[in-house]
Amino acid sequence: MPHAAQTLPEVTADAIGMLGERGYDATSVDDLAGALGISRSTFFRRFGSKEDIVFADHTYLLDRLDTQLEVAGSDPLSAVAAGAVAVLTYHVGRREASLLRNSLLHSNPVLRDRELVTSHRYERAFVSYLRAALPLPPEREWAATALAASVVAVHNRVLRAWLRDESLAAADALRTQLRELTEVFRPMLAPTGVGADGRTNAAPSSARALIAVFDRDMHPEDLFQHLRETLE
Amino acid sequence: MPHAAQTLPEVTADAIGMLGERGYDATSVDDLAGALGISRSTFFRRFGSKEDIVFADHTYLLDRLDTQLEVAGSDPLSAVAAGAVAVLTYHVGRREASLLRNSLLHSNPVLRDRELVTSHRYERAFVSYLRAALPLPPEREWAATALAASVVAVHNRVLRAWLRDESLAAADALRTQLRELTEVFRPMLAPTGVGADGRTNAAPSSARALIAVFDRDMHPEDLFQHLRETLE
DNA sequence: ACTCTCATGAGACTGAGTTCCATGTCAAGA
DNA sequence: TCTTGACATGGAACTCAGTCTCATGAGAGT
Repeated sequence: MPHAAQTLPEVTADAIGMLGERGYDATSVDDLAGALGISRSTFFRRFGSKEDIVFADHTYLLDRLDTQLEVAGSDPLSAVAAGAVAVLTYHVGRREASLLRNSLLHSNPVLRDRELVTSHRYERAFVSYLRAALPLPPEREWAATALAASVVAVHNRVLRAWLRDESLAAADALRTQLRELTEVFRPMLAPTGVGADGRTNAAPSSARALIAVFDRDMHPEDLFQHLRETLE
Repeated sequence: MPHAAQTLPEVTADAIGMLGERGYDATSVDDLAGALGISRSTFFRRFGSKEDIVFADHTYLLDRLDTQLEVAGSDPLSAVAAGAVAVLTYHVGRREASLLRNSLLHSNPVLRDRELVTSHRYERAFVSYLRAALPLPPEREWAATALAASVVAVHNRVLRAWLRDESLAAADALRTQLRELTEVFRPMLAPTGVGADGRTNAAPSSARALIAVFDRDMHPEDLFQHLRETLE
């Protein structure tokens, strides 16, 4: 049934549907190509591999994320959060297709693994953006890595929850969690200064009030040391 | 050259060496099996797949990590950090093999992807441990996910750095970074309370001094709102 | 009409992984 | 000693993804 003009998303949706119905392993590339009205050769030229057709829109999303980050505003941490929310919003706007792909993923370990690889690409996008946008001293660069990994993990968690329960206000939930998350990291990613746990991180110069929480059982001498470092 | 009795690590090291010398793709399973003195059938029965032989010790490490977490002490965050350090230490103790595997990974995208999948298994181990060990309210469970992802990402970063530069005191560096990281997350993973940025997270009951950093350009009304939430 | 380019199709080929069957080994039990 | 059964191995055929090469055919530009 070769349709004359189909957009790429439509084509991949058809293919994913077929893979879902008949099973991933039980559907050969010949079947897919036949159903799409193209030859085996053309299938590989177009989509690269059998797996790729399942993750076709991730490459689109990654491109979109890159450009979104490029034109982002002044606050890199907010930009990262906004990028993750945008990715989630894309999925939320296509529940049908997202569910289909999700059930496909759960039916096949190879695809699940591939999903992990894909989500790591987002992590890399965030890391390279953060490292470019934040002037971090070398001893703090790990925090950009950590934040990027956290953001992706939290995104994936919310996405999975929304796939299970449509009534979840996924974008809002993610926004909230990422706001908290980025604020937790902000002291580590600010130029210099001292933070909530007495560790050096936030820039006092940009503060109008300095407040920190110390554990009740912290040794006084440790506390003094932190204060000294903070106020010097 | 079938050696009579070799431990599994030795066998895999031989195989990895062969894959490294002749190239991963250029070495067929027949070659590997032949060099190992076993048949093709036995190769697949023993190792599962060609890839698996490269990542054989990861399954060992994951098992070790699980048991280490099971017997961990009182502070889950420290336990997670210690677990990650232990994994790193394993690699650091076998620089030869680690470098070999690393160069193999860099020669082949399929293996790199597989590495990502493997490291996600560590993430899952940490998450399930944290969720079991920490009594978290549902609206804070994302923080366990975020911490686990961060820990793994930071570990991998340090490991890569050490692979590039032997002189790096990798374990110490990781310990330091994870200490900072876990402390950053601690307020989010503590039972209740209010934190450094005026957001609700740390428990005031466990604080002897409350200090927080606010942006200079934060609207006063927002600041008051945070203080209200903090102090109520 | 000619040619250059490019997308497609067709078929052969490689190699991973699976499946099935035959064989050898070792140990328990007669 | 012979037998039986569990088990690890080897061997061979098979499936299928992915690659490569070559032929065809359809424009586009001259």
